[in-house]
Amino acid sequence: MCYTLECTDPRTAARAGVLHTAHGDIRTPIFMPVGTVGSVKGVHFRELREEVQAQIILGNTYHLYLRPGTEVLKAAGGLHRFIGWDRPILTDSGGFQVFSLTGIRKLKEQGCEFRSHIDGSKHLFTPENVIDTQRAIGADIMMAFDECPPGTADRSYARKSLDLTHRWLERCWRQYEGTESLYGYHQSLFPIVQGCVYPDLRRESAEFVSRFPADGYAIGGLAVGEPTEQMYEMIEVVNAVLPADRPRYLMGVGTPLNLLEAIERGVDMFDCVMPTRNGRNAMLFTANGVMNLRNAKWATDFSPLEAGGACSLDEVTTRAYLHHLFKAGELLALQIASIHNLAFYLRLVGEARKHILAGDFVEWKRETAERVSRRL
RNA sequence: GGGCAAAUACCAGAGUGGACAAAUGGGGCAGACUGUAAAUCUGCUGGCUUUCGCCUUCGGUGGUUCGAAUCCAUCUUUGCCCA
Repeated sequence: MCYTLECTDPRTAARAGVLHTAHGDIRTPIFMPVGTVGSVKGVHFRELREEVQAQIILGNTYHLYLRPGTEVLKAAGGLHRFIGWDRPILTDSGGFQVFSLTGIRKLKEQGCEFRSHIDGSKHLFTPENVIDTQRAIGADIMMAFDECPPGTADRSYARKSLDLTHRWLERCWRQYEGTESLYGYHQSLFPIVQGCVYPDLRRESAEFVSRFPADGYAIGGLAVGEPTEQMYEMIEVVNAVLPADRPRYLMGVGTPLNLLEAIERGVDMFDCVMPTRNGRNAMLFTANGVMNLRNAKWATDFSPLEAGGACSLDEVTTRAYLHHLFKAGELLALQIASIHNLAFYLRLVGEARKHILAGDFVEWKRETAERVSRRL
């Protein structure tokens, strides 16, 4: 895998580039829809390609390991073939589950012991077997196994956690180098920067991970409860250190505004459940702000979902109709909202890219950031 | 014509002398959601008040009682049964 940095905005740290993978090119900045269990909830792959125009999607090691399991994935010839998606796939390592499954997991030096949220059975994730599982999945981009501490972690915990994440990274990397792809194409491994909200820890972590000759680097442990301004500050600190000729992936972020602010600070890749999860909960993102389609005020609004929106559904679906579908509990509501939101996110990063290349990113971003954060 | 049962908030439906402005569902109105244990979760849902509290409610009317959604009488309506 290689990355072509096409352009850096002269007035900000924003960049545009192309990431070349075995399953095709990814034009950055990019947003990656989350498909945890091998499915972007509510969105068929056809729509993901044609309406959303997704260039890469996510899977999750923890979830895919539990179900369908590595044996099925291997027998299928990897996740791409199993699900019928021939564009790139990135898998999260299960590091986020170390954070989100607090209560049914136990953290040790060796790894993390989980209780399955499905049947309560015990499983041990280690840096080594997490790489093995991602080999079985066949992800184009594999993620290192990390601990993602909550945004409220104090300094001494952050220190301890960071050291563990770094030790785990060394083990991940060793396993990565000692194994090969099962399906005959290159897989990358992205290390993850941690360090909570402490600039010196973040800097140290960025320096540490940069020593690994990776195809790209991730920034983790943000948008987990810390103030947004601190998140932006951490991104700046980290991106000042990370190699400029490699893509930077801000994990799990975020709102449309978060994306714009992070792009301005030199982030190239994003993923977030927000467009799909919030979409299923009736929240629609549009160029002019967010709407809660469950609200009574849309009941007789027969205007299109979003005039000039990013997907074909936007013109033919009225707000009143989508409101009705949500009130009626129809599955179609979840599908339309998810497709709309994802298409909006993909267009947002696509526009950012266009304006970075055109040289007017600053002006475009200023105007877009204001409009996108409104509440309709 | 006779007998029996029932009428509770937007709907359904608990409650059968004080802890009842009244359980629980549903519906309605809002809010939350950031590497998905999430088609989930939270709050409100008689009126006034920021809270305390006050006021008006359990088919209608009239009683019993210190006190009634709860007991009595009667009327109205509905359902079932017998003619």
